Amino acid sequence: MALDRDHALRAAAALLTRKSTATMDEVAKAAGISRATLHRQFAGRDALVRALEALGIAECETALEAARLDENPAEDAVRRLVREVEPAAGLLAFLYTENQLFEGEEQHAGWARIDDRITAVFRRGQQNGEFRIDLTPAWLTEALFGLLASGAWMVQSGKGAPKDFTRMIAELLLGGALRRDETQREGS
Amino acid sequence: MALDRDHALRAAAALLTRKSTATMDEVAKAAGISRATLHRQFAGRDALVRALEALGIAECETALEAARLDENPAEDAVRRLVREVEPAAGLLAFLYTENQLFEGEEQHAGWARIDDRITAVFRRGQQNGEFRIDLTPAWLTEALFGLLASGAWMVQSGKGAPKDFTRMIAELLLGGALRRDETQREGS
DNA sequence: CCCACATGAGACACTCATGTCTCATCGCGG
DNA sequence: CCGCGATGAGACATGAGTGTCTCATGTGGG
Repeated sequence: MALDRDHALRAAAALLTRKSTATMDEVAKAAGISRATLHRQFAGRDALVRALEALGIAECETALEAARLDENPAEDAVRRLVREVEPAAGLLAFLYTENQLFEGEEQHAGWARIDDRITAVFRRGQQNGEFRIDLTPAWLTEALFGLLASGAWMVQSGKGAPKDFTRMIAELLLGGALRRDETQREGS
Repeated sequence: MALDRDHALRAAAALLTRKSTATMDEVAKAAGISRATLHRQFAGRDALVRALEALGIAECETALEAARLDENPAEDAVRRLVREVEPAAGLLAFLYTENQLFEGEEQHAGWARIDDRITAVFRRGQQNGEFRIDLTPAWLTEALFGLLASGAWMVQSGKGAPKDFTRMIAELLLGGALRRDETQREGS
């Protein structure tokens, strides 16, 4: 049963990532179950989205662990983070825009914790002297999520290749568009 | 009448920017007119969104003109572009996510033209030697829109100050998070 | 073999936004 | 002063999505 629930959750994630307005009918069909069963596993659309949010948070935290954010240099930590979080980017993009709708309600505490951990890497990088100090850690964190969403959409619309995903995001976030005269790290 | 329509359009833009799911009732109330009148000006919600799209495209093109994208250096052109497009960022963020929903339908041709012009700047910057060549112009363009949306949301949620908006986006897009040893341009 | 339980299919009521309509009112020009 | 046009208010039908319910089926364990 728990397995069925997880299966339905994954299917919902995959579908809603592509079509954020999909109905419960469509989600059920995508999961290969009936709408009734879907309703037995998730009280309603709202509960489903909440569950997806929890899934997204969990995957984010897994990625945070795998990225070993506390190891130096911070630059490499950020690269690892982008790489590890890539599989969840589509789901995150969905949740990211979904969150724009939660007007009054405060967001899930999990996001705050994730935000804090990512913000901390950027702050450490600044204190290290690795990162410039005129871009706030909060903005860098927000920009990371924005770029993840942009990248996910770009891949989805076929305007970009999935294999470039990680590099494009990490390189832009860290290095920017301007060419660096000093020879920096090349490619992967 | 045309003035009324424009007034309603602006009000709708302002509201939908904040709450993308606002109903026709709410839009009408925000514009200070009745739902009936709103319907007389825009055949339906769809027509309203289309009109907003046209408005967004128009504002984008105005910004493109004001940014004088064809002047060198490309770096400054991009900075001007970010500055000029800033007032429209909220509307663009709305349209950006709205476009994710248009599954089958091809997008407005205006976007393609705007995309082309922005892409061209990045390409020119690469040929100039100003920009690195391992980030595709298409990705840089997409990233610009993504960062604009992130910035707009950040300002809206109060997590960032509006006055930093332009700098944060332009600096990240162009320079990235890494510190540059060589002394570059400072501040504005 | 039989029963319990999960499932699928579908009916049903309800909510909500939309689109259309009518009608009274108001303002402005002839 | 009269009438026209635009507007606001509201009723109404419609459609979509949701949530709840019932019932038949089928499958697996006792």
